[in-house]
Amino acid sequence: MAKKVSMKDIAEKVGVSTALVSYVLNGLEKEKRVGPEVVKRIHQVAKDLKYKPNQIARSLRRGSTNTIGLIVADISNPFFGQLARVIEDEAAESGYTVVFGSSDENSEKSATLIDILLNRQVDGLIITPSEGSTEQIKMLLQGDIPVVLMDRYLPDISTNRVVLDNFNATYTAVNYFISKGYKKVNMIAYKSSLVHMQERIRGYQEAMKDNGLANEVVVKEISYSHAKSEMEKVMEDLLLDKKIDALLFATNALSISGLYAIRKHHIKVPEELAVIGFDGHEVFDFFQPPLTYIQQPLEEMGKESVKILLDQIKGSRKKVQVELTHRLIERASCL
Amino acid sequence: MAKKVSMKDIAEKVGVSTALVSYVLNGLEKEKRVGPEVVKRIHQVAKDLKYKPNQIARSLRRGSTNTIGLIVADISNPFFGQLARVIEDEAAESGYTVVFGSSDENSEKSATLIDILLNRQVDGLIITPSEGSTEQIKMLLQGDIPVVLMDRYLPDISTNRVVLDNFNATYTAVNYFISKGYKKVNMIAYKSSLVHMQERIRGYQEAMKDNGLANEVVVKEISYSHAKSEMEKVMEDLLLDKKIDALLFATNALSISGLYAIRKHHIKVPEELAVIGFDGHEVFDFFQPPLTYIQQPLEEMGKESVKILLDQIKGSRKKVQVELTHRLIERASCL
DNA sequence: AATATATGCTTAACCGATTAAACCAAAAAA
DNA sequence: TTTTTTGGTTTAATCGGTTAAGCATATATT
Repeated sequence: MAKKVSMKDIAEKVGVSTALVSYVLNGLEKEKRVGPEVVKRIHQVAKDLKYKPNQIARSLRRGSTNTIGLIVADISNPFFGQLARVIEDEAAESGYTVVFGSSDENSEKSATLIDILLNRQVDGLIITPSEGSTEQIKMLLQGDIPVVLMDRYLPDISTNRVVLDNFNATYTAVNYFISKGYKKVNMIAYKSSLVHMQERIRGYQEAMKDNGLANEVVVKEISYSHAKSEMEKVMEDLLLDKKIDALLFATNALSISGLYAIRKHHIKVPEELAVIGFDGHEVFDFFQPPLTYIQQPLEEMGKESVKILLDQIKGSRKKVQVELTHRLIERASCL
Repeated sequence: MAKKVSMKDIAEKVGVSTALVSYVLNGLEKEKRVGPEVVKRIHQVAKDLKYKPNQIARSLRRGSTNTIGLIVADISNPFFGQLARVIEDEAAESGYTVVFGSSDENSEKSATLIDILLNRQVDGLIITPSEGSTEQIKMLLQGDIPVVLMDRYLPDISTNRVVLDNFNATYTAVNYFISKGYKKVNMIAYKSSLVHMQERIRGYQEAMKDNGLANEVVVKEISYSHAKSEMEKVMEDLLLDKKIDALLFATNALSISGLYAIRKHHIKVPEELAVIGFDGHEVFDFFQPPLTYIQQPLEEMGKESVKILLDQIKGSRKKVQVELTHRLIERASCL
C-alpha cells in the first residue's frame, strides 16, 4: 500500500503544525526560530517515514515546477538525441527535469506540444522551431515565458537563441572544396525557409560567387516529409549527368540518405564525387572513405541553451544570442 | 503580461461560481443540469479568454498527472532514442506526456531518477532497469506504482515486462553461423548480470553446445563504463591469435565499437571473420560488407510497453509478460 | 512594575481545479 | 394546499505544500 507520506503525517507525529515542518524541511529553522529540539525531531521523523515532498503541490503554490520543456524535431535522430542528453544532464545539475516532445518539423504538432507543455506549467522552453511557428513563439514571448531557440531561430523574433555560425560553416566547406580543386560544387538542403537552412545555403552561394563560380551554383531542395523518395530522385539527376564533382549536404539526415544513394549508384568517393557532410554521425566514419564534415559543438549548444534558459527563468530579461563555431573535420571524402 | 486565465476569471465574467465552470468545461453539463444559456456563455468566455486548464492544479486534486516517466540507459543512443520516440507518440495518443531520464546503466542514477519522477507524481514508469536496481523496483511495486520493465527485466521480480526473446535471438544467430560453416564463433557481450544479457550469452552457449562446439565457447565481457578501451583490448586479443572465424555482438553499441576495431585492424569481413550485429543501426548498412544482424521490434516494444503501462494506470493488476520475437536480417557479413 | 524584545509555535489564506453536499425556486404530484 | 420532484446554482472542503500574520510566554530593558 502506497500511503503517501505528507507533511501532515510528520506534523502529527511530532505534534506540531505543518508550518513548522515546512520551515524545517526547507532549512528555514534559523530564520523562523524553530526550537532545536523540534528541528531534530522533524528531521528524524521525516527520515523515518521516508517523506518525499509532493512536487505537484509545491509547484502549484510556488507557481514554478522546476521543469523545462524541450521540443526538438525528432528525438530519435541522434543529433537531437545527443542534444537532449546534454540538456538533460545540464538541467539536472540545477534541479530541473526535462519534458520533451518531437515536432517532426511540423508547426501544428509544435503548437500542440507547446500547449501541452505550458499547461503542465513548465518554467521555460528550449525549442528547435519549425517553419511557420513564428506566431507561437511570439505568443510565448508576449506571455513572458522563458524561451531559448536552439539550432535554428526566427529572424522576425528577437529572443534568446543558440545557433551555429551556419553561413560560415558552409562557406568554409565550399572553400575547402575549392582549395582542393573542385569547381562544380552542388548542395543538397532541405526545402525550408528557416534561417539556419537559408544561411547554410547562402554560405554555399556566397562562397561560390566569391570564387567566381556563380554560374555553377545549384542547390537541390528536399522536403522533410518526403526526404527519402525525393533524395533518390535528386541524386539520380545529379549523378547521372555527371556534371558535378563535389557535393555538400546541409544536415545529418540528408548526408546519410545521400550516402545511401551514392552507394546504390556505385559512385566512387572522392574520385568521381567529393562529399562533405554535416553534423556528424557514426555512419560518416564507416562510409568508404570516411566523410569529411562540418561538425556542430553539440555539448556547447545544449549547455548554453540550458544556461540561458535558467537565467531567464531566474528573472533575467536580457536577450542573449549565441553563435557557436563549427569545426571542419577533415577525413578522406575530398580529393 | 502573462495574466494566466483561471476558472475564477471565467466564473466572474459569466457571473457564476467556478463549480459550474468546471462542470461545463468537463462536459458534465447534462449530469449536473447546468442551464443551457450558462453552458453556452461559459464556453464562449472560455474561448475568448483562451482558457487553458492548469494541469498542476488538476493533478494535485485528481492525484494523477497524465504523465509517464521513462528511464532508459542513454537517450542519445539511437536504440533508446527510437524507443523514446515510439513511446512519446503512443503516450500522446492517450493524452499522456513523457518525462525522461538516462541512467547510464548506473543504479544510483536510476534511483535518483526514480525519486525525482515519483516526486513529480508521474502516473507510472517505463524503465530499462540497470544492474542492482532490484530493490528500487521492488519498492515501486510495494508502493503499487504502475511499472513496466522494458528491454530487460529482473528475474527476482514478477512484474510487467516487454523484452526480446533474447535466448532465441542469439541461438538463431549461432545456428546461422554454423549453417554457413563457421565453427569458431565467439561472442562479445557486456559484463552484466542482467537477464537480457545473460540470456543472450546463454543462447550463444547453448547453440554452440547443441552443435557440439562446447569447447569453442568464448564470451568476452566488456564493462559498460569503459567500453571503448576494453573493446580495443579484447578485439586485439581476438583478432591477433586468429583462432576465430565468426563473431557475435550482443548490442548495438558493442557492434559499433567492435566494427571500429575490425576496421582499424583491417580484418576482412566475412573472409577472415564473419560478423553478426545486434539491434540495428545505420552503420550496419554502411559497413563493408553490410552487416547481418539480429533486429529488435522497436515499434512493438515501445507500443506494448505503453499499452501495458496505461492499463496498469487504469487499474489493472494483471501482470503481463511479453516476449517479442527477433528477426535475423540477412546481409553480407557471413560467408 | 511596566514595557519592550525574543523566542517558539499556530492559524489561516492561498495556489487552481474538482466535487460532494447543500440550497433555493419553480413546476408537478398528492 | 402541501409535498415532492426537477432544474439550476452555490458553498465549501479538498489535494499538499508555502508563508504572512498573529499569538503566547519568557526574558530583557527602563
